[in-house]
Amino acid sequence: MRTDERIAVAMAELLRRQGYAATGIKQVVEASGAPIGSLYHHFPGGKRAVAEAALRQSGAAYGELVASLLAPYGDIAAGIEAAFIAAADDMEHTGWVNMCPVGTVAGEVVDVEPELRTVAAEVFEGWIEGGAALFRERGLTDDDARALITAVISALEGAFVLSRTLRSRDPLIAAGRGIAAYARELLADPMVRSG
Amino acid sequence: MRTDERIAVAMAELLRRQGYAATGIKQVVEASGAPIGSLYHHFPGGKRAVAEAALRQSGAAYGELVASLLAPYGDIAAGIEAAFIAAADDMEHTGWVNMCPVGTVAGEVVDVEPELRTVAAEVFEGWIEGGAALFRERGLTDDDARALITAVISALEGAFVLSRTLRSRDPLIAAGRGIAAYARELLADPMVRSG
DNA sequence: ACCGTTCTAGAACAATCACTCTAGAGCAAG
DNA sequence: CTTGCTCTAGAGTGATTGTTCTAGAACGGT
Repeated sequence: MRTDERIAVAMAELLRRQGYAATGIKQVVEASGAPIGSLYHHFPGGKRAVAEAALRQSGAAYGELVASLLAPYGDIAAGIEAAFIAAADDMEHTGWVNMCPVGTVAGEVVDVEPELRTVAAEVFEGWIEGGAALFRERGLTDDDARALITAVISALEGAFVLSRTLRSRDPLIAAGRGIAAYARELLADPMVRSG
Repeated sequence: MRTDERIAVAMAELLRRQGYAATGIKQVVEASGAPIGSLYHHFPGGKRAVAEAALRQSGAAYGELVASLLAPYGDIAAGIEAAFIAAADDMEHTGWVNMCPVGTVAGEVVDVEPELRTVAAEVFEGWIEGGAALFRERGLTDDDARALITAVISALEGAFVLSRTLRSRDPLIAAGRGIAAYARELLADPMVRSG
């Protein structure tokens, strides 16, 4: 792995554990093994540039992960519920470390670091595009597909926070069941629902 | 308002905008008008103690707010959807400031400030107890009521993050519709659903 | 008037922050 | 070997952090 990649990976790991503001550049160089000089050589933009790279990198990785969890299921609802259960298993086994650095960082930097908000928004939009395409293939209209994947991501990010804080699988399980019900309703009868 | 309350309110306002680590004690004294000496007199535990008070205070306030949004509706699903729409309205009108400091802080302090995680967990559990009682009154079993309110809070917290980051009402609207569908499913036929 | 407690007030402190700077190692090209 | 460029290496810098400290103002009880 290249030095700049090692730095970005170390930053992503720290971001998902403790967020952006609490993560020191000294921690990043210690975790990555790279000296400070190398970090500022590869990332002249400093801490914010490293965080940007970390968000984009893990954003792409998680997009593929979620897609690979959903893809095997012919039934959208079953796929969604299984993905949330898989997330709950993973969090429990890793000692309740948040899976997603993007959500953690997005929550705290919106008003302080405008560039990072933009990057997080791009990552979220990428996930929505990818997920909507997947759901359209399963027969949903474009509007329904976008609404469903947006609800999936929202519920997933929120349930991450609750499950980690409560140290319990319950929020992820409940959120998964909830959005699975939404998927069933969208597939069953697109006309009856409200909105 | 007492001095310690003014300090806690100022802290809560800063927490929901920029999180715990990025909020300096100097910012709190400036925003509250209280001098540093007074802050440390009322909160010998320092920054963490101020954050604890802020989380408990706004936790109680938001618990009542959500309950007051849900209560007027005889139909649970309609109440949930209306609450998410109200949240979207509020966020848009306030310039996409996060409504909830608890979610923002919970995401970043879990591994760094154990005491704050505990406080956030107590707040979440309080919300779940209150919401579950409300849903039981509407005819849900205890298990279903707890699952539903847990899904509501998870989706709400996650949609806050997405809506704020994307500067769009869509995530809150989609999440509200999604969980409303879950409520309809629980009420319609408790036996058919998976899980 | 006096005392004790509570609270205000902000200067001062050590520690830590992101970052800069200079020096040199490594390597490919001529 | 020399040159030029990329990257490593970490000591050093000024600003900022959360916190402590001393001094005095405000106030109720006697």
